[in-house]
Amino acid sequence: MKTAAIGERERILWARYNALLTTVPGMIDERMRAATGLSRFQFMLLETLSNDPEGQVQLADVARAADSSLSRLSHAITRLEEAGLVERRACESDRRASWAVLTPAGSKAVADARDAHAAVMREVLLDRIPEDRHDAAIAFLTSLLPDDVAGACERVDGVQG
Amino acid sequence: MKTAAIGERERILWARYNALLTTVPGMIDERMRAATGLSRFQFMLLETLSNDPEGQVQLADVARAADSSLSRLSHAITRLEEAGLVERRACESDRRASWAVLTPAGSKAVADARDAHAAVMREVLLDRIPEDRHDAAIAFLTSLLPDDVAGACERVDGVQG
DNA sequence: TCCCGTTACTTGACGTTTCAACTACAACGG
DNA sequence: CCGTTGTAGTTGAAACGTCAAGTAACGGGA
Repeated sequence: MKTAAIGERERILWARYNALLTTVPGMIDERMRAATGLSRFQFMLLETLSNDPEGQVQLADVARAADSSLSRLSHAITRLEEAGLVERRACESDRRASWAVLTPAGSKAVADARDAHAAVMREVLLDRIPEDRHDAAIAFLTSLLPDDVAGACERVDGVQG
Repeated sequence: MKTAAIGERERILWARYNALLTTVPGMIDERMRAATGLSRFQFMLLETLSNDPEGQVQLADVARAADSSLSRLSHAITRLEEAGLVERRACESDRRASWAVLTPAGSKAVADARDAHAAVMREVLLDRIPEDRHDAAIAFLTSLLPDDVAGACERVDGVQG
């Protein structure tokens, strides 16, 4: 166990990382909510539904896509249902499963939110990194991900860290 | 408003950033809790108290140091009090204020947690970045912070982004 | 066919964070 | 000294996530 003491530079590095992890998610959520009424998580769910060619996705698949527990998803879908943006629909072929489907209001909500979402992406990330460093940034961020997550990412979009 | 469409590379960059922000904080918390029984936030609070030369800090100052709302802090301190790690103490000079002080059990808890905390720091961050890139990483992370936070960080530890 | 392990959820309780009040004190200007 | 404004802190309810438990159905193998 090479337990070298942690130096000043390392302390600062950690402090910056910590600051990033504690402030940025809240900031993104705040901005999204202000502009669209949807949290980052809710937007992700609605996007998953609206991106599907079938227009209906099994809850378990949504959960995997959003890297969320099934329980969390179930609660979240319930709330989106109460908000009138999503409906549950029974699945004939496998009666354990159920589909989630966007309502018309839900479709409109995602469509309306897309621009705001893109603006947030630019504000908090893309505009802060010069374009010629984007590849380096991808590599750096990937190296910080838990190994299994990094692997999953790369499989999904066919890019090596 | 240069609203260039968002390309494939930018989508991937965002996805990685998103993955980082959604998975890493939970992972750190999990590891910390398993090793020490304290969340990252609780550890930060106890550390703030234990680092103070006076040994007692005003709640509002702790809140600022931890970048937390006063309400969140108040609840958190209440729980730490119930756990016997912290005590509130009245402030004579300004009777709106109150101090938080570590109990002996609290001091022991932070002391015991420090090694585990350092190990987590290494595992999730330091060991993943070659030493000669630490400066670059600091600069990169700083560029992603909200401007006011970045400013505050740099003022605190006297390092330019 | 019956059981057994797995998968797909749902639900309720609980802990934490946030939000909106509210109390209390301080500091300042007139 | 009074009113106003700002700061310090508490509190209770609501929102959200997690955890543990439960239900129901699928998919084998004996």
